[in-house]
Amino acid sequence: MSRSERLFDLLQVLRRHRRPVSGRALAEEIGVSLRTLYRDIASLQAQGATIEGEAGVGYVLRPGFLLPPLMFTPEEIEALVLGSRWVAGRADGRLAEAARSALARIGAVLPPDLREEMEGSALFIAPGAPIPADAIDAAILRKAIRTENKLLLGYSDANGAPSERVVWPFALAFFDQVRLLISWCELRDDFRSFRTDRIATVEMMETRYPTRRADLLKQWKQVKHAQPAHEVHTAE
Amino acid sequence: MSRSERLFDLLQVLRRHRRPVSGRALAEEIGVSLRTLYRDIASLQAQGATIEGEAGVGYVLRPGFLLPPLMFTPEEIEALVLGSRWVAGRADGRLAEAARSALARIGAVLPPDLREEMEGSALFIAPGAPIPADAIDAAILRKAIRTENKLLLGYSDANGAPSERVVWPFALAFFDQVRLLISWCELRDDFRSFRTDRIATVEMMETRYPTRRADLLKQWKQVKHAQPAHEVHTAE
DNA sequence: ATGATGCTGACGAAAATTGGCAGCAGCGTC
DNA sequence: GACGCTGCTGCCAATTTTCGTCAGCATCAT
Repeated sequence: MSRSERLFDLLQVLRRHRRPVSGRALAEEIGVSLRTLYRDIASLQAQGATIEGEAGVGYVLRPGFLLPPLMFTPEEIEALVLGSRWVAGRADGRLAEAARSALARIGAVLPPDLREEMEGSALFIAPGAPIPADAIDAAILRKAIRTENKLLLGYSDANGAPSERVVWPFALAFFDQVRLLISWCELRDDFRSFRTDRIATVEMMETRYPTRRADLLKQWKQVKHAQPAHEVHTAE
Repeated sequence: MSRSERLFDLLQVLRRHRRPVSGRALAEEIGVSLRTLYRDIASLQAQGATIEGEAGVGYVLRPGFLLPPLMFTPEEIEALVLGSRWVAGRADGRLAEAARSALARIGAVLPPDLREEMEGSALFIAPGAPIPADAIDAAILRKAIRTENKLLLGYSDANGAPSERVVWPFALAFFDQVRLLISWCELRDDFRSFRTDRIATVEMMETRYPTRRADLLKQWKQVKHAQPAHEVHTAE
């Protein structure tokens, strides 16, 4: 039996036992050495499984690794499909793919009638005016926001003047035609927004910024409150 | 990436595409040689996956594979939240509510870390130019599409000329500012699109229309093929 | 017919896997 | 505190698997 099959098996065995099981017992059940079992557990954990091991006790698989069956109303399905189609059509490649992927995961745990609803959904996003393509990989921006890391941006403002700056990114705003990375800018010592299609280069720095993402967002909203919301202001 | 992780990935990629995908495309997407991909497919099949491969066509994953999908990735959560936010902001009230409610259902089965991801998501839909409000309840339109019922519309065209007509609705297209109900129009004996904000009255009729929704859509696409896609054409 | 695609075999180089050992650390019980 | 059980990690050499390439054949759509 190959290692990958064994991992599937191990997952099943863990799901079967609700009580903690010792590594030794698992190793014997699967027919592998204890050392290897520890490595297998580590592999599954690396893939996102929440397997908890306590010394003197054993292993337990906490729920949350596998997606349980879900139930939705037809209208909720329509909403999910439509939203995902918007993302698939208007966001960067990685996120678009993630939208399709999430939908597929949901579809896999749906009862057949709802899955049919999902596949035959008649709500479509019309292809709008072409969206300016990003020169950089927007996935990096999103990741930096998630992890609250600083970014080093190479940016061209509306006049085409280039600049290089360190920013603290905390939000990404999707307009109809444009996406804005909203950040604290160390160069200006103030909040600044950057059109993603004007970002020439981006590098995620190792240092994290000192303020909480949520706090930055709150402060930014207070500052922005007086300004009209639907106009696009970008950095200079 | 280890082989076992790759197999999980491959499964998910297959779930995402519902159309047949060529082995070459899959191999490139996963970053592996074609030969290895064939071996991976064989591995999954050996573990019970019902992956069908036809020469000249590609691969399709039949639903019902015993292995349930894994939990969402953070990126997938971001995509779902962003999509639902778009629907919540741009669709009619009922659908907007359905989007929020679907998200809540998903949140309920999420492990704590992902739920946090969902709640703190930093991807926002910017409030665009105001969208013309509908005079009628768009939920009726969607319901008629789902059940393939005829609709009696009171409509005003671009010049404000009123008309009353029976239509067979089969799709709803969301443009940035406008929503179009796409139908077969009995009055014109042809396909017609109606801006939802120009529909003055709507009544769902008891009779269902004689053609399948999916067939109408297919025919409409063929007819529309020659025309520019991102312009809004509405009924006269 | 032709091209696209699925599928299999062989082979050598590269990489991963495996088990054994040794040691450390946390947990519960005595 | 002592002890046993257990989780967990590092190391290493032998073994196994994996991988890409090449080559060839079969099947399906056009």
